[in-house]
Parts: sequence; C-alpha cells; structure tokens
Amino acid sequence: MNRPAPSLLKPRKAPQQARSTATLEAIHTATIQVLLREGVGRLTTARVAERAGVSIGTMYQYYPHKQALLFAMVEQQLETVVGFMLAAAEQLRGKDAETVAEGLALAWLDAKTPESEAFRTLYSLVAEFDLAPGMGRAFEQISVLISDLLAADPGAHFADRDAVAFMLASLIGGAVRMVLDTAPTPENLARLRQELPRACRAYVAAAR
Amino acid sequence: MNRPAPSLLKPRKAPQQARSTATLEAIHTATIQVLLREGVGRLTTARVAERAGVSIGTMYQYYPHKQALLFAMVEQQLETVVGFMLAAAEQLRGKDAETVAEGLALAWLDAKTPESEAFRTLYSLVAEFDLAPGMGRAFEQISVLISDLLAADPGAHFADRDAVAFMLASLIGGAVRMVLDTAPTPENLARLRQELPRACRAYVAAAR
DNA sequence: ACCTGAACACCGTTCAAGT
DNA sequence: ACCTGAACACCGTTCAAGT
Repeated sequence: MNRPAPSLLKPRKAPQQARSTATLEAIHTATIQVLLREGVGRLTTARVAERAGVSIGTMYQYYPHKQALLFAMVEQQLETVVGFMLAAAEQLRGKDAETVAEGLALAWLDAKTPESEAFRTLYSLVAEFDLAPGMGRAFEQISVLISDLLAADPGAHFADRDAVAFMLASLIGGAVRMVLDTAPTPENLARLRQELPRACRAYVAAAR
Repeated sequence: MNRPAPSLLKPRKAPQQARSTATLEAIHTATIQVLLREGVGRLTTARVAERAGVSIGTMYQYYPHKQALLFAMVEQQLETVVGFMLAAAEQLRGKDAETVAEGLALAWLDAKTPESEAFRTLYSLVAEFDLAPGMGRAFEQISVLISDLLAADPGAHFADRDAVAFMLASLIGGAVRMVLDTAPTPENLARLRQELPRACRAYVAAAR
C-alpha cells in the first residue's frame, strides 16, 4: 500500500542507545536542510537518508512512513510554541484583562514571525491529514491558559469567560497565520503588529 | 523531472469546442468525487481520469501537471467566496461601521462553514506552494471592499482606515479558518458564531 | 539493537499514433 | 482539435541479510 492509514502516525520506537539518538537527530536535521535547500518537491526519503548519512531502511525503523516523520517534527514545533506561550503568560499573570489580551497578541507574534519558512512548509505538508487533532490540542492548551489569565484579574467579570478565551485564541492565532500565509508586505506586517493588540484589547474590554 | 517549476501553474489551453468543455467539466467533477470518496491519498491522475471517463493524456492537454489542476480548482473556489462577499457587502453599504464589521463576520461564516470538506482538503494540498499569491489577491480584494464600506459610514473617522480594514479582514478570515481547521466541536462553532461578530464590532468601535 | 540496500508496487508525465 | 495508453523515470516502503 502506498498511503497507510492516517491513524498510525506515531514513531515506531524510541531510541535505546546513544548511537540511535544521534541517528534520529541526524534525520531531523537532514529533513529541514533538504526542505530548505532543495524545496518541498525534492524532499524524498532517499535524499533525506543520504544527507543524514544513513540508509533508507534506518528511517523506517523510527517512523512507519514519511508522513509520520514530518508529523513528528510539526508536533515538536507545536510544543515549542506552546512552551513559549506558557513562559509569556508568566509575565502577564495578575495584570488586568485588557493588558493580558494585548500581551498575548504580541507574544504570539514574537513566537511566530521568526518561525522558519521550513516549518511553515512542514505544516502545509501534513495539513493533508491528521494535523487537526494536534493543532486542536495545542489550541485547547492555549485557550485554557488564557482563561486562567483572565480569571486572575480580580476586576474582570465575564458572562462566559471560556468563550472569550477561546475567541481570543482564535483571533490571535488565526489573524497571525492568515497574514503570514499570504506572503505579507512589510507594511501589512506592521499593520498586524499595531492593530492586532488593539483589537484584542477592545474585544476584552467589550466582553467584560 | 518529477516536480515542475511552481511558476507554471496555469491551464495549458482553454477549451475550443463543446466537447472539450464537457471534458474539462468532467475532470473537475471527478476530482472532487475521488477526493470525497477515496481520500487524498488515493487522488491520483489515473483514478481521476478513469472516473471522468477520459484517458490520462487528456488531462495533460488542459493542465501541465496534477498540481495545476488542483490549483485551478482552488482559485475558482476563491473567486466564488469573493463574489459571495461582494454580494453581502451590498446589503451593508451605508450602515454604521460597527454593523458593517458585525455583518461581514457573519457573511464570512455563512460562506465558509458549509464549504465542502473537499475544498478545505484542496487548499491544504496546494498550500505546498503557490497558494500565497492567489490568497493574497483574494484577501486584498476583500480588504479594499471593507475599506470602502467603512468609508460609506458618514459618522466614522478612522486614523488609518485601510489598516483597520486590513485587520478586520485578517481577524475574520483568520479566526474562521483557525477554528474550522481544528475540527471544532459544535460548542466551539457556536462560540465562534457568537463572539466573532462581537469582537469585530468592539474593534471598530475602539478604532474610530 | 541497529543498520543496509536491492527489489517491488505505484505514481506522475510524455509522446507517437490515432479520430 | 481532441483523444488514447504504453512506456519511462522516480518515489515510498519492505525485508532478508548483515554488524
């Protein structure tokens, strides 16, 4: 079969010896390099294996298929972004809800804007199938985080705090992704950076 | 070469006879059907050709490669969405800026929510490469449209109306896409429908 | 426990031949 | 002007054999 069931997207096994940890690392690095230097269309198992200095068979010891490799790398990146947001949240805890909204927007921009072109391409490569659950999970984590932060403002009372947190996450994540995906001009990037925090602040002020 | 230059994404020729118009139509329909019934992984030129009742070679008369076919279908869909927004705008012209913002959010939701699963998959399939220009163009059209509508409210004065229009388009387009892409629960869909118009209204009110 | 690479099935694309 | 389909190059994946 050429395309396996989308459900089996997990790595095949974890490395047990130092040797194989290095192998796995080499495969990941090679994937990014091939993607960056040769482009999506030339991102083949053979080329990745060659650049990583391993045989094709070795790749298949760790991942059941190519998509699983790409998927694992995207999930890793999603975790990095969530971690970044958690750290940013620490700085915002206890501030008033409007400032939280504004600060989250800026933190997200900082996390995403410099994100390498390679990862944006990787997202779209796995978007084909099972990205939804992983993205949904990261999204949920961030929504909960926002809801907590909103609750930490003693002066704020929301009719439906979770709905506001969810919407805030959608607005921030969605707008940033939309703008970055359309190959923005510097002018539009500046507009995003100026207007998104304002919009978040206004929404929260109106919702409380 | 297996993957051609991304720049040559145009149809090869326009149909000149009724026969070939029908052929093209059959190819398009077959593409959607295969995608829906068999899944992305089984969307092959051979299968599309078979379902369309033509030979593989015929497909290559109209499109230089498979991606060009998918790309053309996505562009067609983008045009449909832009047309829908233009129609919705007619209903909103002359109303106050807050109502315009709210109405646009609802119109976009109406345009996108029922959009077939097939097209969302198609987007991700071509996202690999040249989607950015086409999306950028559709996005630009909608931004201009919004800017016009905001200008039509005699009571509103914005420091930077184009920036507000751009941000509004980003917020609406981004949030809707983000939520729909994460395989939303009905609860989250309801939250989007309730909160997005509010957020747009609040942003415009704060910006004027 | 980890690695190799020839072999296989399948896919995108071409082009000489047809109507 | 439009269509056909065998032929070709390439790609993902496997598995018997090695260290």
